Amino acid sequence: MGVKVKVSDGEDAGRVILSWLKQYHKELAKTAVAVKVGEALLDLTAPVPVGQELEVIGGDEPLGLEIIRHSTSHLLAQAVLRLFPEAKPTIGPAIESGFYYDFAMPRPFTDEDLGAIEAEMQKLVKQNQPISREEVDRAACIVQYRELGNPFKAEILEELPQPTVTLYRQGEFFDLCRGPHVPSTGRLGAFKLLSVAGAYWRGDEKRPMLQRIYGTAFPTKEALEAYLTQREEAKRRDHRRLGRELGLFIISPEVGAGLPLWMPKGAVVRYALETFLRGELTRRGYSPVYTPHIGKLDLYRTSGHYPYYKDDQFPAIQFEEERGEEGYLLKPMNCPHHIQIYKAEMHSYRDLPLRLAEFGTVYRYEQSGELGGLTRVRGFTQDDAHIFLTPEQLDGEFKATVGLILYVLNTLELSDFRVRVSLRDPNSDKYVGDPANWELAQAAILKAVVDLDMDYTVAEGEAAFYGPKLDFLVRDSIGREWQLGTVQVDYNLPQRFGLEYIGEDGQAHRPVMIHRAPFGSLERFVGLLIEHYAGAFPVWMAPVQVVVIPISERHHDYAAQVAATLRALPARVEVDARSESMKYKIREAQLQKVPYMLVVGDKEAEATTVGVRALKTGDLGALPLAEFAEQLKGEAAIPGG
RNA sequence: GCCUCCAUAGCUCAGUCGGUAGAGCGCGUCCUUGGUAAGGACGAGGUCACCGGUUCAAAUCCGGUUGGAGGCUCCA
Repeated sequence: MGVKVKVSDGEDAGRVILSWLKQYHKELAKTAVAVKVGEALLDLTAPVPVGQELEVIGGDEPLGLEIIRHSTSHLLAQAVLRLFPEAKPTIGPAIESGFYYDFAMPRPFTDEDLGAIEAEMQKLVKQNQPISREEVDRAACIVQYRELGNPFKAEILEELPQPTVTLYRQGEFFDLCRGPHVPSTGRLGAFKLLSVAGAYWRGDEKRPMLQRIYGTAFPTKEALEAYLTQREEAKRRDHRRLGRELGLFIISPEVGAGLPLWMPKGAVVRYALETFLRGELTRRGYSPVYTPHIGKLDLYRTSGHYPYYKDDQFPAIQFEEERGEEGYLLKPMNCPHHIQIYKAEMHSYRDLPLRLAEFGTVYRYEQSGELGGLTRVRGFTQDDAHIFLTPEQLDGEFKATVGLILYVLNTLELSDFRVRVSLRDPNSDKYVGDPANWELAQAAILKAVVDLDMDYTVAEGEAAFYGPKLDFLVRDSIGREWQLGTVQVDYNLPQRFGLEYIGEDGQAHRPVMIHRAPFGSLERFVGLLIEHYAGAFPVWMAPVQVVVIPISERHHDYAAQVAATLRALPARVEVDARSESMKYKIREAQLQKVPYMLVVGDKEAEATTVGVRALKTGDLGALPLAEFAEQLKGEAAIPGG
């Protein structure tokens, strides 16, 4: 919230806000970037609204920061046009971490260009050019942009409803913009251009590719520096880096892009998560099943996966000629297999809900440019389940499923997530099924989030092709958002596969399905957990829970004895018996994020104690071995187990 | 898939103007046997991602392939 000041009646009429501020609120004038009057945002170059209350927006608050960034994107465009007169500016908004500007260019920008552009921007800052706003006729503006050979701006203008639009002008540069902007280029300066990228006009890969320049800006140099430093630090907890350093997983080009291999230590983390979830599923009445990795093409024609995913899956396995058989498909989803299990038996309403769960591995051929680390892969394992239920049970079961996901996220201390209700885009034809069923399913989800009092956003067009869903999204270390858990309501697949149950009335009825995955994919989930914990997993998930460090060779026997005692708990224990100094071994264990280091020397061997050093708190002194074992047993236990 | 950048030892990276390779870590051997974040010495290890081209000569220049990083509406 900005500071509120009142403009007195009378003599101030006709002045500009900035000069008024300079006279009456000198300090505010220095940091102000715009003002708010009621709901309207005004430039500092606008006339003083006499008799009204002004809220002065500073560069240090979110709205002001956005304005600074937006103005910096204009500055970028001005500099680019000076250096590259052939560039056609298109759009240049402020974004969460800075800003970008897209240009149509005969040739792409290179990293070298960025330096020159940045220097030009600084020059413009020094010149302190005033930024002014003017209203122009929309139709005339369209003509003007067409004459300049810029169809992009013209296209934007054509879609605007109002008869007049606003232009912002600084020196020779002008840009169609709703504003507001800082009053002059001298107010900018703490910025940095970060990268160039191709970007399709309006995100549509069928339209021309533009050249995008990303940058960021802050009100002060200090804030900019702090941001850049923090960005570097975040990179250090990148799961791809930690995955290698901690020996958790690799992606081998020999095996294939997007096909991760779990190394022994990474497998321990995954195994612990699976064990945790299996316990929870048993408690909640799920039935484990196993199904194969492939299925007949026809199965996926019936489900609709095959046509829907045609470009996003590995090619079908075809050998009609040799064997006279129809093709098979690597499964992109587990539901058709689980549906066959349901269909294998006649079900009474008394059997429902039937909850079939499987850690099911699926394969999707993601575009090569989308792949990255564990967060976007081509083969991954879902902690999947399909719940078959009567329509009356939907409400309660949906909420129970959301409850499971919240429990899982809470146990793993993941609190920084957001919830999205993903609905169908009514104008798209990529969805299957009867609109009436969609309405039912969407209503069920919206009722649940309201009943559960959850904060959520609605995203039209994000639904699965067979039904709407509730998604849980988290951010990675560089701020990208990823979908983890999901709960989906589906009236369509039961229909496509002709599923039935016998109701109380003795008649056949159609069940509803819930698809759900609390982790989503084990690969992505572990990837984000690595970043969440910066590699320092809680004891129950840690690949190595304890390293025993004998001080010298004569303590090796006692170290082995300590290890054997702890392994019997059970616990994952290693003895570092290398001929290295104790300091060296401690350093290594710290870097490997091992929760406990047990230093054992003469004193410990004598008294059957261990010198405990904890990863986060350092040296804790000696503890009787039995006592440490008892404590470790508690911390190593699978939650809920 | 498309745009930019990148690929040198297991890992992180030097390598000038084209003249067939270097460091640190890690690994092996030996010395050292230590009290809470790197003890020392020696040694092994590279078809400079792959394929082709230019050149007397290519890690270096050019083209292609594979793989990696960032990005591809957070709307004027």
